[in-house]
Amino acid sequence: MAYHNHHSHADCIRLVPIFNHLNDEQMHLIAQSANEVQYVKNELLFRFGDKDDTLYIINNGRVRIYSLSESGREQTIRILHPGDFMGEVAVLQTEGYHSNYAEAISETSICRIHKKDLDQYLDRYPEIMRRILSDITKRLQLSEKQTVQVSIEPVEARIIDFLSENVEDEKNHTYVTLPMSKKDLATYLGTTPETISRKFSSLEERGLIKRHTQKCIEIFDLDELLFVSS
Amino acid sequence: MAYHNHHSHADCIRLVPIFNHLNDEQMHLIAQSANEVQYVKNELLFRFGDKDDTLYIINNGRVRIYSLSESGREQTIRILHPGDFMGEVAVLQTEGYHSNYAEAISETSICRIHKKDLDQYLDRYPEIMRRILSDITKRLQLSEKQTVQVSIEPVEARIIDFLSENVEDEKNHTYVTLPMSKKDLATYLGTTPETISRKFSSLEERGLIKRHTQKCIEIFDLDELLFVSS
DNA sequence: CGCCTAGTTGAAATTCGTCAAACCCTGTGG
DNA sequence: CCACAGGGTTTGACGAATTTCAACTAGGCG
Repeated sequence: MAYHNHHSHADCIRLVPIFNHLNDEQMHLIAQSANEVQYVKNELLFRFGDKDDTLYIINNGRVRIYSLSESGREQTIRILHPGDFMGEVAVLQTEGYHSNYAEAISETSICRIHKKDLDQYLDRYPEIMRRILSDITKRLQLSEKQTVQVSIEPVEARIIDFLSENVEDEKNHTYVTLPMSKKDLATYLGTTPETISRKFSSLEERGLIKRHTQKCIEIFDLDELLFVSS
Repeated sequence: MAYHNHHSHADCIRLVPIFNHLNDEQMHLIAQSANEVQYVKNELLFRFGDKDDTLYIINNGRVRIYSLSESGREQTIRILHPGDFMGEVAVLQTEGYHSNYAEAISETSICRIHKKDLDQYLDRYPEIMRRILSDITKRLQLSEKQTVQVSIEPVEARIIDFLSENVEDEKNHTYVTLPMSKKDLATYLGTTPETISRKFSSLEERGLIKRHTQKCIEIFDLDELLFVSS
């Protein structure tokens, strides 16, 4: 169960790009009106249709935003990391309702700020609004890209694209550490675990990748992989 | 070819929700720094990768924003109508590049405002930024919805959903006037013209709709239609 | 009136999801 | 330390939905 902590949250505020340009005094002021909440793994922060008027800031852990279709299939929309915020819909519109589900995918601590408090800060420090706007604009771009991918790229190209965005290099080996289970990856890429699994097998058979463990995949030739996908 | 008109554009500014809360004098000031450009049907306003630092406001006509996949397939992202704006990516980030294509789908006149001018107005009238933020937030919601639909709802459900969002009522007849060609509708719904055509035929055979002209479709029972799609 | 593009229809091919079974990894409790 | 349970993962077989290719038709504009 979520538990509330009413101690100092300056860390939380200091962490967030939308606030971290403020000076200590200003941040302290904002921290006053934030309250911290803890969630355990798999706990829901809110669900579709919930009425809410708070801004959520991730302090620690990770949160998954997803949506459900009529038929019950999930589409993961994004994963939030420490410093990210959400709930802007609720905050910017009077009478805001959540349009998605949010779930903690690990032990997570977040800060909540109520609309009425945030509104004051927005008036007093216009830079905050500028930064929120900048963040949301970036997300809009990402979301539009995701739409295009899910709609017109075949699954294999989506997987390759995802891999290429998560490569890490280590002493002439290129590999990817999957940041989530294949089950969740499937809902993120708009497909099913089975299809993900099959595509990985196919890529491995063709000598393009090698699966070391469930989460760690070696890529033999990234350029060739990207070439294959187009 | 686009031609420039340097006369008064107060109309243009007055039209736009992000500015229309200002008084006459303020709007006049902004209109000073806007310049009007005309485009003919099918003319490109900008393309992916173009560097740009202007905000575009639709004065008249319609503009289609779309994206191209590796394989050359198009995905229509949205259609802009008079009063809508675009180019926020360019305006909010220094060094902004367009991430999509924009095409006039009818004779279109737009107003352009340069970043350096807009920035002044944003500082002077914070309400403008609030409204831009509100608009972009709504678009983000729509974009996320589009992602989910395209990825997990079958084509028929997407079509029905689209129809239901575009119904007009007129003396106990419910009908829809398609705001774009079926070709473009197909790229909007993430499918092909052939599939769109087949689904419409199927819906007509089942007595749910009737095609009067290419653009005008009568809906016999909206509730039943929505029921069928779930 | 005729051309050109958009739209329609059919048949074949393909991708992908579903269902089912087997496997494997991890953590738990004996 | 091992056995077991349970979820995630893999693989196969199958079928449904959709795309592709091709041919044909219809509507709009010169």
